Amino acid sequence: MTSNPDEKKQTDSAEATPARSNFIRDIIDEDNRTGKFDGRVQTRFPPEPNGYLHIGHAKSICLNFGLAADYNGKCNLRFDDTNPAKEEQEYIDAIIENVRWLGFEWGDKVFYASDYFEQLFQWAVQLIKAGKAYVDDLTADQIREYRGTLTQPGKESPHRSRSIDENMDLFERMRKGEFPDGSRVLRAKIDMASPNINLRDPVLYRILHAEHPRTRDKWCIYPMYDFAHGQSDSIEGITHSICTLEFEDHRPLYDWCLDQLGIYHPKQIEFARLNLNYTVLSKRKLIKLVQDKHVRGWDDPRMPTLAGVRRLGYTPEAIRNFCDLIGIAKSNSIAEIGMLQYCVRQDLNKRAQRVMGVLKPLRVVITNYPEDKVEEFDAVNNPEDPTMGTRKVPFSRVLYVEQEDFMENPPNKFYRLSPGREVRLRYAYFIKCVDVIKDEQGNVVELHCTYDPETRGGDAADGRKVKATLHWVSANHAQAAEVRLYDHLFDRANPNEEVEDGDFTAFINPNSLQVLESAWIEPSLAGAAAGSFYQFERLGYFCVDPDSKTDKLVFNRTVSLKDEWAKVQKNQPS
RNA sequence: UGGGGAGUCGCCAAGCGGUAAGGCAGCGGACUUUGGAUCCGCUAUUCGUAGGUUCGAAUCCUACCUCCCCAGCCA
Repeated sequence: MTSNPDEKKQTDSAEATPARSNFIRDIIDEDNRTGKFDGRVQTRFPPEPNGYLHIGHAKSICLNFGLAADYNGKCNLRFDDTNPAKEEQEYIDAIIENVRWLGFEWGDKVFYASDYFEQLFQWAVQLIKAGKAYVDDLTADQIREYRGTLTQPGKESPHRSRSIDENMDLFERMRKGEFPDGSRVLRAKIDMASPNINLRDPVLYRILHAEHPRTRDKWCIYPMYDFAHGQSDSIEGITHSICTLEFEDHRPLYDWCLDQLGIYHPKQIEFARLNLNYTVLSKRKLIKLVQDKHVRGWDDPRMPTLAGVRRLGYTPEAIRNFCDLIGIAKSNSIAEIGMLQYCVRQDLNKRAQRVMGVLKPLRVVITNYPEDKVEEFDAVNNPEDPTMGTRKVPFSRVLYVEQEDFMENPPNKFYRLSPGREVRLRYAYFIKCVDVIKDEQGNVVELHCTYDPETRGGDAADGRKVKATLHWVSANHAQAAEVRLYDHLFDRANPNEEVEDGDFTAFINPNSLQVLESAWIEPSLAGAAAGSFYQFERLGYFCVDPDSKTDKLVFNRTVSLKDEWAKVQKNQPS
C-alpha cells in the first residue's frame, strides 16, 4: 500500500489498450472460469456461399477470428453449403479470397457443412429410430397451414404417427431419389403447440434434385440449416457458436438436436448484425443491385461488399479498426458511414504517399517566368512518415491548378486565389493573380499570374505570409488521368425504410458516380500499379483502378480529406 | 392480447448496488508550405416512462411504453 498514485497513473497509461469489453467476452471469461470447455475457445465463421461478403460480414469475421486470437484458440472458416439451389463455386472462391484479404488465417483446412452430409444423414436416422423424426407427405402449403399462426397453435400432421420402419423406408428412398422435389420432407417430432414456431415439428431434410457445387449429384436430399449448423459445430468442437440476433429463436432447436443426439454441445450466442446508413447490407438487396445493373458488379466501388470497398481503396487495417470501434452488443443499431470513413482516413494518413493531382484543371500562365525554363522542387512524400523520403516535382511557366481554388469574387473566408491575391504553390513559389482570361460565355478559362523569385521553395525572404497553399501540376509534364468520384449509393440515410410505393432502389443516388475524364497528375505517378494508393494533397485519398491503361491511369477517390472550407460554405452561405 | 430480444449523448458503446468510460460527429482555440494531420478545451445532474426496495439504483422489483425478430421444403 505504498504505491504512489502518480506512478499508478503512468503505469496505466503505458499499458496497451485492452480489448474492449463486451458481453460475449464476459461469457467466454465465465466459461473459462468454470472450466465449461476446459478453457478452450473455438469459433467459426460460417458464410453461405450464395453471394459476396460485405462490410457486415467483416464485423462477424473480426469478431470470430479476433476472439480466437485473443483467447489463444482457433477459428474455422466453414461454408454453410446446405442449399445447392442458391450456392455457387464463384461465391466460395470470392469468400475465401475476401477473408484472406481482410487479414485472417485458418490453417490449411477450409471446412464445409457438405463434408458432413453422410454423418448428418446417419444422425437423422438416429432420430427416426428414436421416434423423434418422421417423414411427412404434406405439401409445403399444407405444412404451412398445419403450422398454425403466431397466436394459434398448429395441428399435427396425419403422418406424424407413422411407424419407425415406415419412416426408415421412406427416408432411405428419399435419399435414393425415388421421390420428386417437394413431395416429402423429414420433420422433427417436437411440439405442434409450441409458442416458439421453430419447434412446431421443423423440417430437417428436403428433397432437392440440384447439383451441389461440391458434392455434385451425390445427394438429392439436403439438411436444413437447423439440422446442419449445430451438428457441424459439434463435429468441429466449436465452443462458442456466434450468430446474429434472428437466430435467437432457433437456439432451443439448436439445443434440442444436440441433446437428442447426445453429442458434444457448443454454446450458441447471438449478437446484433451491423447496419450502416446510406447503404444496404442484405444479400438479397445487393444481389438485386448487381443483377439489375444498378452497379457495375459485385466489386463496384460503390458497393459495401468487401470486393467493392477494396476496389474503392479501403484497407483491411481500416476495416478491422472500424469493426473494433463499433463494438459488439445485442441492440439493433445503424452505424454512421462517417465512422468507417474516419477509420480509412486515419489509416491512409499514416501510409499514403502524398502527390499532386488536379481534378478540374484551370490553366495558369506565369507571365514573368521564362518560356523554356524548368525547375524541379523537392516534395515530401509523407509528412507523417519521414522514412518515405522525397521526390522531385517539375515546375514550368504553364501550370494547372484546381478550378475551385480560384474565385473572381471571393466571399469572406475564401483564402485561395482571386484577382490581385497572392498564394503559395506548394513547394514552389508565391504567385499573384494579375489577369483573368474568359471565353465568349464569360467562363474563366485561364489565369495570368506573376511569381516572386524571392519565394523559391515556398517561403518569402521578407517573411510575408500567405493564407493559402495550392496544389498544382506543370502542364508540359503532367500525365493525363481519369478520376472517378463516388458518393453514397443511396441518398436516404436509411434506404431500408419501407415505403408505400416502390422498393429500395427508388432511393438510389443518381449522382453516386462522377467521372472526371481530364484530370492531370504529377509525372511521378506514371506507371503506378492497380491498387496502389495515394493522397492527392488537399483533395483526398485515391487508388489506382484496374481499369487503368498504361497511357491513362484511372483513379478512384477512396475518401476525401476533411474539408474545412466546405464546412464554412455550408454553415454560412453567402 | 403467442414466443424471443432490445431500449445509456446526434451515431456506436462501457457500466453488473456506491453516485454516468471511451470513440465518431459537433463546437471553440493553438499550430500549420495539405482550410489535411497534430494539439488543447467544451458537449448526458442523467440512463424509454411511472412507481417501489435501499443510506445509496442506469444497475434490484413491479407495471407500462417503444422498437426489432419468428408463421421458407432460405440461412
